[in-house]
Amino acid sequence: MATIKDVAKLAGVSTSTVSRALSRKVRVEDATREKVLEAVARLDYHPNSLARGLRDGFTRTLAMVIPEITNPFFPKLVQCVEKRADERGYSLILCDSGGNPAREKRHIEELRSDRVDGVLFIGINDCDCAERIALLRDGGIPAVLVNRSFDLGVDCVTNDNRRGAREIVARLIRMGHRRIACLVMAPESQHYRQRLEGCLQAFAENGIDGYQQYLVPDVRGIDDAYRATRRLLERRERPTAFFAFVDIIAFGVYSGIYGNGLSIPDDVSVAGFDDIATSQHMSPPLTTYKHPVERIAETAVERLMRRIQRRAGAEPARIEIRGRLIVRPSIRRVRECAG
Amino acid sequence: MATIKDVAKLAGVSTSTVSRALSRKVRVEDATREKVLEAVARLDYHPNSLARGLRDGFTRTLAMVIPEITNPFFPKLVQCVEKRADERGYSLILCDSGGNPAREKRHIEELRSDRVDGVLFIGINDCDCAERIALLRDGGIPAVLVNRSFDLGVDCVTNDNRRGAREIVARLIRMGHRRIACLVMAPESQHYRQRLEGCLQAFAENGIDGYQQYLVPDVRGIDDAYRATRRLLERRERPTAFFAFVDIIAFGVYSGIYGNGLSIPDDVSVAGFDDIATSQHMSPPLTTYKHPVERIAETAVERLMRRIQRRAGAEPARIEIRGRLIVRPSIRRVRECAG
DNA sequence: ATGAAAGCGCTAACAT
DNA sequence: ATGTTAGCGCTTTCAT
Repeated sequence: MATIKDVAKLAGVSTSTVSRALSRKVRVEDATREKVLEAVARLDYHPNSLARGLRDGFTRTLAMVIPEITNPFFPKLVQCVEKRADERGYSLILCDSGGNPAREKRHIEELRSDRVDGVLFIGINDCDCAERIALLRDGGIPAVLVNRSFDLGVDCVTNDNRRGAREIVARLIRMGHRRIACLVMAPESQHYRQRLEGCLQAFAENGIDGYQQYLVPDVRGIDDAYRATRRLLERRERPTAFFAFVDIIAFGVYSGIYGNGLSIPDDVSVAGFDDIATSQHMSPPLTTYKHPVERIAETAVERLMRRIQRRAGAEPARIEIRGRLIVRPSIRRVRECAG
Repeated sequence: MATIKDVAKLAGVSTSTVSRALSRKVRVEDATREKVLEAVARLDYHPNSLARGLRDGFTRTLAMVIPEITNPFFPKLVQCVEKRADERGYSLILCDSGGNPAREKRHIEELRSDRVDGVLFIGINDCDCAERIALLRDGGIPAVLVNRSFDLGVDCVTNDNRRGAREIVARLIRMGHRRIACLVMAPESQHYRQRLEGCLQAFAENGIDGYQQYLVPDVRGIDDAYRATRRLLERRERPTAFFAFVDIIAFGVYSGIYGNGLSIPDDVSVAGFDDIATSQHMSPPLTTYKHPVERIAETAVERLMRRIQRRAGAEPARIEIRGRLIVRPSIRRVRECAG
């Protein structure tokens, strides 16, 4: 591995000149730069970013801490973040907590040694967020909280859960649905609480009541969703529509409906939330509310970079990015007789 | 940020003693270690891994270059690799090529500056592999080729595509299927070529011919699969079974079959390959051949670590890890009349 | 415009 | 067992 000294020697200049010629921030004689560049090429020189980082305090590395890359919601987000980071010359360290809060904590502590310039944090549990962010602050590492919005002294970038859920439910109501089953997931999470609020708002605005009996509060996985769906469909007055609080959960709803010998959307309508990659390829394609991961990634990286460069207003921003309703064939107007 | 000097001063010892007390490789008086540890705690000291890396030549960072994290095959693999790396005290830099060979190349070149200790490489195109691996070798970076097996002077870790495809097709044949549609994906890729070979072997061993007319060679996406399926089902002698060369493609097959008003598995059987997370939750759950990503990840990381530590036999290993058939309700014995 | 030299934080000889 | 010192490769004053 050639070092800057080798380049300097071959080019017949000092190491500082090589450094300057390469950094292009300082004026260097054209002829000198030529010589340096030629030596660089000849020696196949690649600057050592560790040495650079040690010297100037920037590693040009970001870390992203996520609950589980196997949750189909995250791959796109990670991809977009990596792309945005890369565009700015940054590498991305991926810290997958594997759903384990203890590992999440360890990851954060290890990041203090890794000297990353900043961290994009998506926690497993809301209740641990404050501690994790505090840990990063103690380490002097700028952080952005993604997909959650708390008053923790850091920038937050999330989506519009309330509005989205409200739009979904309002749309179903407008199609004549009255018995709408809401599969809520984890009620202790801000995300799902906000989505629930959106649902309730839609019900209230449209004067629908009795929705409580179709509200399942703790649907944590696809199998839960399957069972809940089967159970709901066995009722005398079965729901005519299902709103799964995340698209993944809709898988279980689909199985449950098909398992009961019913069809989508003729017998039952189904909607999800997030618009993960597979949703458009389900049979039938799933109506959902797009979680704007591209813009969330872009915004989060942009905010983080500002913090790293110590500009950005003092007060942390809490940014909410709008998604949009995506109507696909999984929902239809309720049949009169079924009303 | 406290440095080792601060710790040394507070503990009343030299920096080397601090270093030794922390590295636990060298004997240090218990009392001394105590003092050091206390100072570390008091100052909330976290060693600077850049400085360490610059000094001893190991960054304790691996990189993984993958075609696209949004391809549902990769998240589990990435997760497993990250976990194995983490267990060894290594961080993982994720380089997502976004399906773009030019970006893949740039990533690899940038890794030469990042001074990662090793790279797990999964290329977009087989034909670029040799060049990418050569680039890493020039940079003196140990590499392992994952999911592909070429004679490139590096360890390769893959699965058993031939055997898997053969088992799938043999199983379908044993269930009475004769007209089996094989959706081949990209024929220029080793992966799919091997799977194709497995199919042909199964057909040959069982004396089935005429399979060529049900072989679609270039099904690159879910939409392709949908169209191919619709087309095949419109034939007079339509296939009784579909073998999608990757599970993702089975999404398109399912839509195509349902779009034709047929049912799975009563009218048509469907099998995939890989066993991605969603396969078990499709309606009906998909029969497939498990791609052993956990063991591939484990093996690949283990081989890479050996290379990093400069042990491991001189000749590069080409390891093939066996998967296994996973039978789910998407296939059934062909009905007599349909035979 | 270029060179000399210091130093980022750490570890590993080398000395004691 | 512990301290002293050099140096990893780079950038950045400070001179010239």
